[in-house]
Amino acid sequence: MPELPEVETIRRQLSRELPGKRILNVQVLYSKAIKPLTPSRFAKMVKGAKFVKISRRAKVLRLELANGRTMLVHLKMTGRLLLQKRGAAPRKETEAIFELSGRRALFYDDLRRFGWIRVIKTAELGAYFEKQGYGPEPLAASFTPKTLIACLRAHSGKRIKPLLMDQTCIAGVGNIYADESLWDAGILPTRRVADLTDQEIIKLHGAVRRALEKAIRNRGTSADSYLDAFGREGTNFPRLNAYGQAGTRCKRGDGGIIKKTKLGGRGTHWCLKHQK
DNA sequence: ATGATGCCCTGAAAGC
DNA sequence: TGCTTTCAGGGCATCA
Repeated sequence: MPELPEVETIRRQLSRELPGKRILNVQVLYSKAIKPLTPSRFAKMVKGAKFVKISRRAKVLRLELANGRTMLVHLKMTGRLLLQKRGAAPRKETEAIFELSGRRALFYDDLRRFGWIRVIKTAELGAYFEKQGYGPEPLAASFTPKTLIACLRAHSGKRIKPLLMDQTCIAGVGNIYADESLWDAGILPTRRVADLTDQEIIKLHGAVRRALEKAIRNRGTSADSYLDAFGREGTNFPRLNAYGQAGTRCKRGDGGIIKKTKLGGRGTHWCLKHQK
């Protein structure tokens, strides 16, 4: 599932490929993906425009166009943005095709159809993200241990893992990297924030960053269906320590077994030995 | 306000 | 074998 590292990987790839390219034509094959716009209104807003800049906030990709509009894309669970040859055939899960100047097309695929594309005026971007209330970007220099302590302490009654996934606390962390960060920091996912010491939160701060940076270096985790913009799997999955490791021996070599249960409706993995 | 649950979706895997 | 059920889950709506 595309979380910060996967979306960031796609952003970096599209940043090298899209700016300067023009959208020659748009086909919408699944109109729910662009709600509340209709396919014809959507096409009218983006057709003929050039890409200017590709950026990311939380798990949302921002494709800025030269016509004063920006496409926002959320890939949710199974969304993909794929650079294809122009004229390539749509698949069953293809929801939109952007034919580009040059030889390529940008495909938006989404097997489970949870993701979406929205078009907003670039001038309204700030207000939009303000309203979403996203927390700090965990890889930004301004995200310090102090920032994390303050944001966690504001929700002291909550369990740490669901809070890590709360986008208003830290932006971009999802299920995989929440489990990975807690494994690294040696903290049980069920711990109440009020019970965490400042030292533990400082440790967690480093762990979150390490987990995300490592995944970006590996071009993301292909646990389910994630592919990068060139249709390649990321190489981070075999390097995970907790997520998807149920029943295996802890890679820390402490003799612990990775256990799996549900927490807040999400599959949650942790080491019985070293996470406390 | 907060926490729990349901919903959107599809295909793979498990269960019977 | 073949049908049914469960599971994967981000983010939002709904309800206690």
